[in-house]
Amino acid sequence: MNIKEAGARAGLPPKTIRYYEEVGLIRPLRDTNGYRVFRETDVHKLGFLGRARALGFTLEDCRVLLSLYEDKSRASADVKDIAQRHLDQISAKISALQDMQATLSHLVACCAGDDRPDCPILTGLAAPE
Amino acid sequence: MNIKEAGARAGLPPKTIRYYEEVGLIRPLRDTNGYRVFRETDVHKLGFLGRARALGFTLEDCRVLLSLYEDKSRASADVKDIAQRHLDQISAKISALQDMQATLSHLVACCAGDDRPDCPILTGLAAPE
DNA sequence: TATAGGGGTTCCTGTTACTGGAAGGTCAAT
DNA sequence: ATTGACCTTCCAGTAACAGGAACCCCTATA
Repeated sequence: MNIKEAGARAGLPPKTIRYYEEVGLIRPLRDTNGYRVFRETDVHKLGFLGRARALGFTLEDCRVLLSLYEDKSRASADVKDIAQRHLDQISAKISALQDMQATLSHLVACCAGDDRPDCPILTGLAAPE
Repeated sequence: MNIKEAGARAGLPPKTIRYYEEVGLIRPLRDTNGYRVFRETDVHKLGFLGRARALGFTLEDCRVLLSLYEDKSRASADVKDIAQRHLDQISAKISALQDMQATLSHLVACCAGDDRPDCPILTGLAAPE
């Protein structure tokens, strides 16, 4: 099948698929006219990549996960390790965002939001505390 | 003062300060030798930018916030608007991350993490559900 | 058979907010 | 005079694509 159908079935835009090939994550065949030809296994890999990306893994993580997926003598510990590290990063990001949220929502709550210039948000940004 | 001291006082690396000048967020003076010269108001602005960035505002938001800060006839509603929109984005990001966290931590909890190949994480990535 | 459309291809640019590094000028102290 | 710590500009790289230009290919229809 061609790139558009492969994309539709894997839930990825053609641009992304071409990019994945460029960075060596997939290797679709080529037709005599130069068109990429996708097999079922290619679509399967694309789906794998799409789901891994949706979970926030970097493409480099995806590369390793994909190679582990195809390595039948893998140790699940290696997979778990990558996933756990990623979970840690997710937690860190959530915390950082929650800190921002707490600070900012406090400032916003204190702001009248009318046509006068006085604004605790700007005051808060102008000086700590 | 020179860029290093300005950076130390505002909590920003010199590289970042040069970048802020390049994109027009600040306009420090120049000494005859070509060195940037920072006044108190410049350091003040840099501090403002640093705190806005720490709250996750984009540089474009920072640009607008800074101009509002200097506009004594501003309406606080304009500031609040920007902040509220940013809060909404923060909430959306937190939700997305929490979804990832929920899915991934479930998979991780199901993975033995030993030297055997069987791995629910990979299985989960290979097929939805 | 000419053409229109809807594919496909490569290549280049732009995105965000910097960071690292090279090549070279400046300044204060020894 | 030299050393070392500053400073300068400019270029490349980062992540993961998206948009668009210029061009090729294939099929169906008038």
